[in-house]
Amino acid sequence: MGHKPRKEMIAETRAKLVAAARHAFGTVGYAEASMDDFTASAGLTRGALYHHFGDKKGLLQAVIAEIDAEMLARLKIVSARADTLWQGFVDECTAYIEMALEPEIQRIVLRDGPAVLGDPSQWPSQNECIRSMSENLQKLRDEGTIVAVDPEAAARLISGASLHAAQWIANSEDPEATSKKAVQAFNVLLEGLLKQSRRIGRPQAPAEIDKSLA
Amino acid sequence: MGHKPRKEMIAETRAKLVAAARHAFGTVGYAEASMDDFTASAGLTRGALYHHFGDKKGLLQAVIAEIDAEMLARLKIVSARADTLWQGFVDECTAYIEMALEPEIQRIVLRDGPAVLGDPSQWPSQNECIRSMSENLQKLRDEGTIVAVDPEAAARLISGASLHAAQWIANSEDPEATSKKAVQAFNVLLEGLLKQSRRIGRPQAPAEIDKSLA
DNA sequence: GATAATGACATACGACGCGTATGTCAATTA
DNA sequence: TAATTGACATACGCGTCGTATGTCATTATC
Repeated sequence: MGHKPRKEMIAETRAKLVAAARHAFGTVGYAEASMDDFTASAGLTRGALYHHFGDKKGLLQAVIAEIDAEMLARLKIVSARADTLWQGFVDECTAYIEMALEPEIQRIVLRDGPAVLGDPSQWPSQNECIRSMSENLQKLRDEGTIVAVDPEAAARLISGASLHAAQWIANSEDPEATSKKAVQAFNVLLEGLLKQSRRIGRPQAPAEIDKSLA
Repeated sequence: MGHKPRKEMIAETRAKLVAAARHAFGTVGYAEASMDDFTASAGLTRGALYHHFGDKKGLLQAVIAEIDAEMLARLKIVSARADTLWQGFVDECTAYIEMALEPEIQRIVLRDGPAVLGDPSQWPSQNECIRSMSENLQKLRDEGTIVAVDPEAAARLISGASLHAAQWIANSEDPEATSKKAVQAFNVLLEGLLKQSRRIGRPQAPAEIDKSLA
């Protein structure tokens, strides 16, 4: 007993720094988060931070990577348990919007991240979520459910629409009503992807999507 | 002759500050732009800045308001010269993407702005562009071209998709090829808005949209 | 098993940038 | 012409970042 192995101590230090930074970035924002303050809250100093992450931006990258990994895991679960590919895709989009409603994700990933690290489409992590959606769209195209469209392009457009919808919803006066309107409009746009034959007379299921957003 | 009237001098000072800040924000970014530096480049000091704009954020607001006014003016011109409402709407979307390709707009309006001033959907200025799109969608709904959908919701989703598409295009290795893919996918999604009767067998015109993006 | 070397942190220092408080001077107003 | 307003400059203090340096434990070497 007694002391833990070295590797674990180091990993623990890293984790504590990431956790403290994540909390600070998520609440007061990246620019207002004092490195002295949140490293102290983790029982450390900036020395540890610079040793492990190089600088403040490096730490933000680590925080975002952690959040992104969590998002990807959640998306995979959602799409995996759907009955059809199309339903899985729609569910994944819905989950995407739901996640973007969380203040921590909005602040760190959607606002401060792009400002500090540049365009998110260049991040390795964010591309994971996009790639997940792209793969689903590719399969949907292969099975003939949707029209011939570039999967990555569609995925990026849809994720862009989702993210903006989420920010609109989260900051609106009546989030629930806004959510209904956004989801309905979102479904209308997604219908554009479906082939004519499938689209005509096909009952959409906005109610089901809606309840998961409430 | 001789000295200009007082009001003009003051307006000129404000304009010089906004112009200098706009250049600094657009090139090195908001956080890296030193107030001492870019006020000096305008032949002034921070004293003038604090007098007119209160603080650095206030100046960013002024810069964004200026850019947004320009964007709105450009959008109005585009939508006004179209033959049909639907064509005007599509053209406006295209113009939106084109503007979002400009580095200055990407940096100031799309990245630093949200990080410093919060969610853009809360800005008075950004809402002008959205409102312009919303009005067009409202008219399209009234004349029966598109399905029953909340105009503002659709406008926000579409603008979100446009903005992300633009960032994706601007930062891609082959912007031209990426642009083609994005525009094609964008048209597919917009088709979702059209009523079935109009959608079936209706020749789309991606070529025309495409050339304006090249 | 003693010594050297590596690495994980803490401490100390310098520089910069922001905001405010204060000062100055011209232009209006009475 | 005297008083007042307002546009701007100057001066100061404070916080924050990055780096350079120091310390101590762990690991490697013989």
